[in-house]
Amino acid sequence: MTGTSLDTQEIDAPNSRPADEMLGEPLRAAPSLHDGLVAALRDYIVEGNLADGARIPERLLCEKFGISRTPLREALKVLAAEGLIDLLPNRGARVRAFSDEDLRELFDVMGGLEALAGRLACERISDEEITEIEQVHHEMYRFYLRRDMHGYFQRNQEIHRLIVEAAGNATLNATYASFAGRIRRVRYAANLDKERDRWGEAMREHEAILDALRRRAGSELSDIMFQHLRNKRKAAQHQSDAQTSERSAPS
Amino acid sequence: MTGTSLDTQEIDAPNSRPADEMLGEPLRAAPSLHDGLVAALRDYIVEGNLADGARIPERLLCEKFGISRTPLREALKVLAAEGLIDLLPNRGARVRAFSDEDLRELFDVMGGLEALAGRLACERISDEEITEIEQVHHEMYRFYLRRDMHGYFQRNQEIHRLIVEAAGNATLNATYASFAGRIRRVRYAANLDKERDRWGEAMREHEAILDALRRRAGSELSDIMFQHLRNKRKAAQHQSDAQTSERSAPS
DNA sequence: AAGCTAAAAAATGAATGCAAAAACTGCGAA
DNA sequence: TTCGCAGTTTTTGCATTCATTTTTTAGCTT
Repeated sequence: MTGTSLDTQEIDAPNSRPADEMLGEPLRAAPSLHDGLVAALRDYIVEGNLADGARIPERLLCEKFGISRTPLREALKVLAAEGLIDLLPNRGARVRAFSDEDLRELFDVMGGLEALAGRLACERISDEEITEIEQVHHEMYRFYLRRDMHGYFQRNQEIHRLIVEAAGNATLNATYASFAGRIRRVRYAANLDKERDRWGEAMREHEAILDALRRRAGSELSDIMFQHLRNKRKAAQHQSDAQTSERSAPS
Repeated sequence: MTGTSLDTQEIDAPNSRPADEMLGEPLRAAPSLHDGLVAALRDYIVEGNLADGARIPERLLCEKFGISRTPLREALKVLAAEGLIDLLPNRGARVRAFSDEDLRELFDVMGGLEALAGRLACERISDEEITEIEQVHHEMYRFYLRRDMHGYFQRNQEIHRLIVEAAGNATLNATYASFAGRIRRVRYAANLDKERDRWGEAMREHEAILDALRRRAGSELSDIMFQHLRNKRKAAQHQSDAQTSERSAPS
């Protein structure tokens, strides 16, 4: 599977916003430069193509992406700043291995960001947006009844994304996306088939979220969102523990 | 003043943690590489040496820091990822100009992070840590009585920093620091001499913060912290407006 | 003189080259 | 066999170089 080399093509593609300055736009963030490479590399790592503490061979990636070392190194620096990889002086880049403590922290920060999103969303969300979220919620509920994990998770994510968007804060949105990216690598593995008990609980929590949102009870929603993430974390942790003990004691 | 060239010396200096891997440490974030350059550049920009939307001349900075373009460009990429500068394809880097909307967003995100910090702090803070914060609070109060703005602000910042630290979440801490850095450039200018009315209010809010902290009322403290930042934002905004109208109508 | 076009100059993005640092290899000693 | 060590190979970090793109400048037309 050398599909990655194709991605390189796509990198240059979205270069298409030349009229920005005409519009009085104060020329915001780089519309798109070869840092599309950053996105490509990020995906490459997030998708788990590289083992956890694995060394990242510049050479190999250069070939894979068809570029020279200079832009690749720039991308690595950015990814390191994002916390996705570790950069060791004279010793190259490694995929960052998240410890349990790191995950605990990440979940809490995500919880804090979602709590904020909920609070802000209550201040400005429109009835239409709420209706949209409710629809996705009902879709999710159907997947829940069918025990369709994949669909369920997808709607779940969607709801959280919609709430963050409803907050109407681009900075928050970007930050949230960044953290979500960091966790995704883990969540990939932790897509609990077991812990189905959590499902019902999560559904109830989501109903509480919708309720608070409808009432525009910002501070209350903030609490619920944080607790929701806390519970998510506990479930993930529980599952992680289970996996570990499975490995150490394979009957 | 060409003192900046001296900074280049200091950059390489703190390279002194070679025994890390011996200690079973999983080799965390780059202990220190020439990305000290990133820190130097960040400071250089934050301190306001470059005008707001000003173009950042690679050439000039290379000379200033005594390095070639390659490492400088790497640093610029990182700073762009942090949101401190804008990178425009083929058109170089510019100091990012924060719009009022950007500031509004930044303040809210800071508020969200501090709300989270307060919540987490309530879960784990020790009586000793609370005592420490109380002490700084009393110092701050003395500066308040003396109308010593500088001392007051310093303690104020210190208290917020202590609360974030008390949260015991390194990820949160790093994120908070990053955002604080982004705002610092603005706060530099917005060090309101006027708006003294805000002082008393802020003092009262800080007392409420301490009270909630003592009672370990996480959710409540979370609310207070967010509102505290909201009020701060409003004060800053008000002042910014005042300055603007002053400029446009200088009677 | 104002406006437009074209050439020159400068700056950017990326590739290559080179010195220094790490990792690896094979050999010999305990 | 295991450990240590010198020599080789690989990799990293940075400087330099090259091709484009942008910006500036000069000249020409109206």
